[in-house]
Amino acid sequence: MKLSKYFLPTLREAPQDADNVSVKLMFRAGMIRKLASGIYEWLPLGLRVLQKVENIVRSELNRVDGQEVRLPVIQPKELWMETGRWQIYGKELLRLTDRKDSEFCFAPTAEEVITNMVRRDVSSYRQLPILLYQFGLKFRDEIRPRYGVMRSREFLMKDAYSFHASDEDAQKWYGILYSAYEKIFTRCGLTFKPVEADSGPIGGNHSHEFMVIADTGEAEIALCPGCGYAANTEKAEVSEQPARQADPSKLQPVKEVPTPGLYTVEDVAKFLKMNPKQFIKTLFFLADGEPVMALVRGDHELNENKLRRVIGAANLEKAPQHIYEAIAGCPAGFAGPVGIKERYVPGKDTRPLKTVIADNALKNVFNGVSGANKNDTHATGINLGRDYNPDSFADIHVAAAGDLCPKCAKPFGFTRGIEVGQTFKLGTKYSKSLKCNFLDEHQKEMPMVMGCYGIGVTRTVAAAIEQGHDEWGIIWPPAIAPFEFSLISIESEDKAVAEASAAICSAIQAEGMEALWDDRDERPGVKFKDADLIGLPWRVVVSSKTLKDGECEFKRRAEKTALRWKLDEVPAKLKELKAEIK
RNA sequence: CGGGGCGUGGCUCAGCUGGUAGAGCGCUCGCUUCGGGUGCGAGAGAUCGUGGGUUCAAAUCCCACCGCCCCGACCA
Repeated sequence: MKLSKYFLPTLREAPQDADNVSVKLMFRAGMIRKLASGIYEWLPLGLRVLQKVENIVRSELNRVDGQEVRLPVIQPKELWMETGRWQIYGKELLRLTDRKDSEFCFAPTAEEVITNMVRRDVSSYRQLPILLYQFGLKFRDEIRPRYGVMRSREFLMKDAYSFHASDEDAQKWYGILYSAYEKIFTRCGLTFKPVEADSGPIGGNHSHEFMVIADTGEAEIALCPGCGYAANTEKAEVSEQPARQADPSKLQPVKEVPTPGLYTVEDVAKFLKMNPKQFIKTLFFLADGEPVMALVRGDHELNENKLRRVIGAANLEKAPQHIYEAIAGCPAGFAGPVGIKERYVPGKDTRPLKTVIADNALKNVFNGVSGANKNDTHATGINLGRDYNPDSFADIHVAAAGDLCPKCAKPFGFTRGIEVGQTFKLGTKYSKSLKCNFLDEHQKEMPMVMGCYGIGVTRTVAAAIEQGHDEWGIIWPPAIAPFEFSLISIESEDKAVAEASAAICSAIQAEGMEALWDDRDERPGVKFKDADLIGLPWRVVVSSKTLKDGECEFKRRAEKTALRWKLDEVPAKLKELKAEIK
């Protein structure tokens, strides 16, 4: 491809609203442009990368007998009503109305549609298992889109769904897809880690996220250096710390202290000159409408997923301010566990506390600090057993520094990652609600067992850049680079240079690879800067300077030094490079 | 939804104590230069986010709306 005719508008400076490295580089390298908040255009260079990733995904899924389909992006409300997600999904689901006032949504995912398709035309165990997948635009109306195409509203996702006659078969296929995912991301040249993930309120019972390791990732991963356990901190279980015995002589009495206007743990800790680990954080939730109190250590963050699971609630939301007032008799920042159940006044606009659940870590907090259930007041010297008694203890905090691995009790290490794929074992959640049944060999009607597997294709591209760049620009892994070569002609109007360049370009094509040939009438500096920015893996420079020795110059994007190639050994060198792409 | 910030050529930004719009980059043309964003000259390109108001006069002051960004809440 001749650069002089290629639609590749590079920029010296990134737009002001580009908020992380990969978007800045994608803008500057002419891969994407923004049309609206969270909505992007993909220019030719960007699309080529997207297609490279797509092809790798496609080939690995086809290898495990996946069959590609294409599903509608506009989906009727009725199907979403059948699974109940029309109500559950909330504002993230973009809803549309047609001229006849029929309601639709723009697909955020496709479980409903695919399950509907399968239930219509698959009815026998003889037709199972089946693995269907598609590449499709998805739209999720994120509250706050950010980081360019890493968290956009419209994005390209590969979604795959498998249907099975038995749970064992679904489990076996989960493993097959898991391995396929490992191959896919390995082939893309990414450093990644599959981690255990929470399947969320509408997911199934088993899930992994594939994380591209990057400091800028939004997800935090807990890793055990001992046994290799790895999980999203939102999912990671923690072992209980060994219990310590309180020294009875050191136990203080409960004492109230005024803390006017200070309601965060951080502020109160600073004010009282105490460690946040001494604090008992008090939070109220509504679990299916019933008020619930959760206690975690001051330096810990409550994990709503864990809490929901412990309570066994379908729906869990933070309690509004008036619930705090009604139960604790004070604003949110001053509620505490001491005597909390006795404070409830019947007739207020809420029911009494259903249960009080404390995090395991609180067993080792002595002389704790918490709200005194009185405005502008905290209490110190709070001790478990003597001053408060939770109904139960559980692991309900987000795994953090100092926590121990659930498998081998070694302290966790932490790293950050970008979630580029997720696998779910769905079970029969959707097949039951959508009545996607089959007849087994005993003529018994059974719901199919399902799995679903997603890859954020657009996000994978951004993640690759996040992982591969330097101060000058992108450094593509060869397998997903938009072109393999930057071919730079210095003084492209020079006849000998033009001819030699054309010959090398053909030689590259002859190997089934492609070059982006910078034939523009530009100064060398401009061409080198653009080449570094675009970041193709290999660069060949043709100039009269080297041509007079019968040579051209070769340089890898990731390396500093350039080599000389004899013109007649170019085809052989290209063959060697081609072998590297695998 | 709460708090903060910003909307001026394609991009980055100046002008904002009111007087009818500027720079750099990019683009076009000419010359120059040719191994790390050459130099010079000439040019094209802007309803100053939208609507209303104040005023002889509004990019500039006031009001409303829209859009965008950041922090948080939210979400899996």
